[in-house]
Amino acid sequence: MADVAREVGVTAKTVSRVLNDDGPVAVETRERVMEAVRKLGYQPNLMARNMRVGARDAAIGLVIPEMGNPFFGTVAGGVESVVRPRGLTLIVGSSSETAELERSLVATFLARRVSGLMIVPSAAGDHRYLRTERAAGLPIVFLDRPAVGMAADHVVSGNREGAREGVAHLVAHGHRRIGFVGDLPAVLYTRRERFQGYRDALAAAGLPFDRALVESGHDQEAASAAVVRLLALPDPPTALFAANNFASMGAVVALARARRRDVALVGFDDLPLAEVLEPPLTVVAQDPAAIGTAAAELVLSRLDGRPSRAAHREQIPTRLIARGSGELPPSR
Amino acid sequence: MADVAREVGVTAKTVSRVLNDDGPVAVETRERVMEAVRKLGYQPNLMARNMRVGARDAAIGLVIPEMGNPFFGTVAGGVESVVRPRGLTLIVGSSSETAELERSLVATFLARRVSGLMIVPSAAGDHRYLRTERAAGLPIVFLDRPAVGMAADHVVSGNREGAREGVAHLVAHGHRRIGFVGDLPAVLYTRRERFQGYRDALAAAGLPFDRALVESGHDQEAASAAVVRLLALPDPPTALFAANNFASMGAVVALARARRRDVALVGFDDLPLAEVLEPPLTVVAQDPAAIGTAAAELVLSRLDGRPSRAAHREQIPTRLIARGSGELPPSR
DNA sequence: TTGACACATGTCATCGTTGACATGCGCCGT
DNA sequence: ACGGCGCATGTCAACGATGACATGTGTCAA
Repeated sequence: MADVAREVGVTAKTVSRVLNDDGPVAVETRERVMEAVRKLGYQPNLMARNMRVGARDAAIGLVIPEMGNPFFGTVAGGVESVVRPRGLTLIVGSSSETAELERSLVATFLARRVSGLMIVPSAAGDHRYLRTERAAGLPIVFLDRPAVGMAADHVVSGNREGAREGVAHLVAHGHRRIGFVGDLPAVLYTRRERFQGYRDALAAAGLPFDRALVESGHDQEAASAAVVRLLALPDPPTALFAANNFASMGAVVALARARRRDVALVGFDDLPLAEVLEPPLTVVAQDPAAIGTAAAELVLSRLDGRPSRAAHREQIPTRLIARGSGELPPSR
Repeated sequence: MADVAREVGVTAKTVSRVLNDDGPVAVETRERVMEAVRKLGYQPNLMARNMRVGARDAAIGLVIPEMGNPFFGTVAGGVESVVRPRGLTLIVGSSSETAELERSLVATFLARRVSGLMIVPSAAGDHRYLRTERAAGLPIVFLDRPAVGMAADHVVSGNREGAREGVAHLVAHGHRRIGFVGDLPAVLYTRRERFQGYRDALAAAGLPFDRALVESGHDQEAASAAVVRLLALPDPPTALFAANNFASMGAVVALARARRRDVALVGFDDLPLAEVLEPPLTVVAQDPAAIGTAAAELVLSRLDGRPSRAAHREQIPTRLIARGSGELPPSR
């Protein structure tokens, strides 16, 4: 900036005035400044500016478990579509689903003085350490899963309701033994909720819950293996509910390999080529982009000063898409 | 920081020394400072620090066309896996494949004084405006496609070679009329290269090039429609080469809807459920994570001062994965 | 003619942090 | 006993920008 000022023969302050449309500047001076700016390729230093005006960094920190997973990618896209038009930059990091990485990412973001924090919390974490920041007015919103140990804004899918609807759909088509394939049980919020929805649907239909019909696996291969185990049971399920996209893919693969076209399947979360599978896959679709946009809007509204002590919870509804695999009748 | 200093009864400088392990500090003082830091929940202000030390922001700016596309999501994941261990933060923005957004994103990143710039360039852009920055020593690497109007480092897939291999595979299985379904022709680098590879393979086999067998569409639906047009030709192709993931999905869907299991298909870029499609999809797989990591490592090596005037080009090889759809014999 | 006022620009201090250099004190060797 | 050295800490300025306030000039009404 000093260079530009020297070039034009004015003070840095005047250049600043021109660039910020702040205070009166002679038309001719303005033009000469603009020209010098172009000539020297000057770009104001955002870091310095932010520091001076005491503002937080015009950025939003987003923590997701993995970038490669299209679900979270789409969530991130939703976030970006909302924050960018507001002039905010998106800073992203992936936690690999570990509490340590998540925490270190958050620390980095806080040190950068981001204007808002959006977190897809890792299973094992505890977010009490963020209380101070939240109390200090920093907008913090959790996505896909609520915070642990702290009441905070969060945006989640209608996991329990969606799972209930999906399983009820299978029940409505005559199934009485329905297998559940989900992520590892432990602590994952979405898995818990969807499992509850599964039990809700069974209970509503007066069907018994059979622990033997519940299998787990974290990735696609593990889910496949889980399905193989279920099908090998003495009294195997006639239908399966896959509680997430990897479980769905694993189930689809396992059934295809076993050439079992008679087992009904409903997956949680939609897949790209669902309609051309054999049979076409029935799913309970989430709306990841909507989760992102809703969460981002929540952050913005907090930024615009709607502090509100109370934690706001937003639930994005799911949508059952019947395509064939969920409408198969029981094979026995 | 001043607060911490006051709490302990020392100067800010001493606190700074403790936190940066810089210069000698009495053990006792160090401990008292650390305790005050904990007590007050103090976090050093990175913006101020960076400004003072005149360093660039410890961040890498990444521009991708869309976050929702798993290809670019995986690329971003690859980038992050390399830059994070180096203490660099990843700043991401999506250009929606438009030159304007791309440029405005780059401007934002430059104003933030990022340490490096990684760009998946939009089709219509011209990157001459980045010459100054590059000359000034800012590491700039282009991913998936080279820069336009400027020689710069870039990491791309072996598009032409991969496409040639894929099409040659179809030729080897007896096909003589092979349709090409790609993105809109215009200017997109990857489309051009893959198209060249297609022509290379035809030429190598002594097959004629027939313009009627080339169709385009930007998204999945358009690609589907393109395939429908190809199949409706008086002398239709017996095999198809789909030049990107959307084209592949569109082709798969179109063939499935038309119940045409006799048309051979090779897609460029792998798809999640490729193996369970009917028939299983043969693809020329790219390695998006490798593109990301290679590009990130290039940036880091430039950061470590391997300036080198010359632009470095890195090509990530593709891999043909035969699964069935590409090995179908011609139906006539 | 004078003073009030609008306008164009300048001066200075400051944001939070850290480099460069200064200070004060105790200890050691000669 | 004294110079010199090392340690612990302090002082000051500066990074690049802008807010608060000051200055200087021209215009116009009284």
